[in-house]
Amino acid sequence: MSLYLTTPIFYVNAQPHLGHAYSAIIADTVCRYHRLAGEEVRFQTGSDEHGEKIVEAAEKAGLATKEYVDQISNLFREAWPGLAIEPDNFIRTTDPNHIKTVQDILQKVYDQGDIYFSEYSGLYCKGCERFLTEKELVGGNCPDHLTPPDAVTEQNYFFKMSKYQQWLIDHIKDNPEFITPERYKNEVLSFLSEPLEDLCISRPTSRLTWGIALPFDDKFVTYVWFDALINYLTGIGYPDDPGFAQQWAGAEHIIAKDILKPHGIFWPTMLKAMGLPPYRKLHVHGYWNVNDTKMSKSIGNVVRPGEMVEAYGADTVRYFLLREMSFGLDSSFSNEALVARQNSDLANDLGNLFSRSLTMVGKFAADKTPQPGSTSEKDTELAEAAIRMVTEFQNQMEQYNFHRALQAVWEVIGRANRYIVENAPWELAKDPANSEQLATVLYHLLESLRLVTLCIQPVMPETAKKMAAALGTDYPATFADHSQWGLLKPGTAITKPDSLFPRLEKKKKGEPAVKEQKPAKDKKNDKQKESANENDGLMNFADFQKFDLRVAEVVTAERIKKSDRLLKLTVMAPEERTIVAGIAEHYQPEEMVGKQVIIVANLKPAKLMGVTSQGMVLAAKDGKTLVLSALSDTVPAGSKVS
RNA sequence: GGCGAUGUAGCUCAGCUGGUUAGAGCAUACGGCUCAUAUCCGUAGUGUCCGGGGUUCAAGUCCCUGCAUCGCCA
Repeated sequence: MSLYLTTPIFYVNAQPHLGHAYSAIIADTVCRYHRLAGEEVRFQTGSDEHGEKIVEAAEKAGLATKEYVDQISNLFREAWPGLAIEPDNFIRTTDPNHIKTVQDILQKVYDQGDIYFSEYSGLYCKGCERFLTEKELVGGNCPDHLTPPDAVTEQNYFFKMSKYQQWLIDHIKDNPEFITPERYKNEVLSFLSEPLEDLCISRPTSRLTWGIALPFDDKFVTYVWFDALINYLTGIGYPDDPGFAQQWAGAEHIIAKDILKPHGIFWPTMLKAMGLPPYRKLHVHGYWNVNDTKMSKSIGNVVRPGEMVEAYGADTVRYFLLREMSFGLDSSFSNEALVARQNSDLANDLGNLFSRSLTMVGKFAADKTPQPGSTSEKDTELAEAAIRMVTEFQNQMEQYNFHRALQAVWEVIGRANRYIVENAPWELAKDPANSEQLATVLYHLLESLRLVTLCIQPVMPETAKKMAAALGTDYPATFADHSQWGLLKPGTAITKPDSLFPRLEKKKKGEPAVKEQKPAKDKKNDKQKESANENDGLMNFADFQKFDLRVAEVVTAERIKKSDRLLKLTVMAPEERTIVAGIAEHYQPEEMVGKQVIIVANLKPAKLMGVTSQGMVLAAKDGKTLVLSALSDTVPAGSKVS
């Protein structure tokens, strides 16, 4: 079995971001995994460089189009090594051989009658680079770009996509794993349940010249998707390379959900028309949000791969992205979440386990892999768990369940930590009579770590390298050669390296490692992180801004049982909140309803008498008198107070 | 509007074809150890399994319905 795995070729109208990096990291990890499994693997990525939007972006940047695409393409190419992403080929759609292949294919499909010339009139949106239907419009505008489309009548070339619709439906149904995860297969099938329109595959040169000329009509260039998808073929030498057919048989694509339609529908029908078999599988992943907000340039919260690498290093980023997202679903990125993973999973669990194990080998076994003796039940348990881990890891990786695969590894890491406490090697070391048992325990730890190294290798290649070197064993090359128990040779020198992963301090004064530019509306929260360092009793304005004071309207109020001081209030501010207020001695529940009060809305929720309070009501107190804050007039619930 | 998905502990999620007291990690509290990166181990929890009906001896798990969120399509 061989695998030919691709990322999308990235559109060079913008710089690389987290989403691109995720696609590429998955592809790289899967490739490394399959190499470990002993398969032949080819990994391709690249850049997509034609189309109207590129021309616009170049103009905006004040560069010649070619110059512009060269630059951005390079940004992509250069982003990957830092993340330990090592493609075998980086293809560009402006490569001469790609252009030639696209033209050959067009000619062939044209000659066989699957491309025809026709007139089309419709509403064209430049931003979308496509025609919109009447129903799509919102108030006469494109729903995405909010600009009115142009009424255009054009003659164009069309690809007879509809001709292959039924074939595609059958193929998807006959091959349940063709598009995964299932939700995306269903999406494609649901789209195919309606009649397909033929695909317009040309753009008149009067409008666009930055594209591949149609070989049979030089007044047109090729529509960017028809051009771009073919990269998957040109990248492995279609049509002349003798190895092509064999490589293509193992073709699998990784994409993000936004380009499902071109890959799930255009591409298989195109391949069919060319007389080629469809790709083997399409793996569709979700989006990374940033702090639960959609990542977008206009919001300004785009996460750049380069910054992440600089802040955390390739292995941590790779681990985080694979561990945190379940493949196919959306997930949220935040520096807090990443630091939490780094500290708990990488530093405390794996890093510390590795460190304490090697230190003990140093202290109690003179830095050499000890010779194990007879084993107890506990020893066998650990060994069996480690062996099982390797199988489980493989099962989950095969299904693109990266987070579960890693979970399986961390289960063994946890078990090993427990094993240490249960056996207390430092106690065994006190009595020479226990030396055999001590050696056995240490050996079992080292072996477990070796198997952990094997599994994490595809995900964290740099860490695996360090660990293998420290254990005095080979960098794992295949599962077949490394997944048995007991491969470490007694007597081998062990060399403890520096910490694998440092603990990261969240509350350090320095800037957060990767700057998160939050949407403007969230600025207030952002500033919470700045600490009021100098304590001169005065706060600056920025500190004051941390308070989210709002007007809240009380909707319901009731006494909290067993407390004579607390009232449980439901307020609108403007969303519904529960607030527990210590005012029961001064106000009756009935008289609270309908009152407007001022609350602190961003107080950490706290449980009072079993009720979670999401805020605090402001009141003035003088001795035994307590008076609620109030406004001199009525305002809408939720109004800001400042 | 049509189709589909999702809604489980403070947070992120597991819970396959219905079957014993609903789980894991993180966070929290308390206790223990000292080999270790102030790490690790143990203990303690809290859940109207979105709401409402129904099928069943038995439902988080099946059916109907409502609500919320999201996706695709129109």
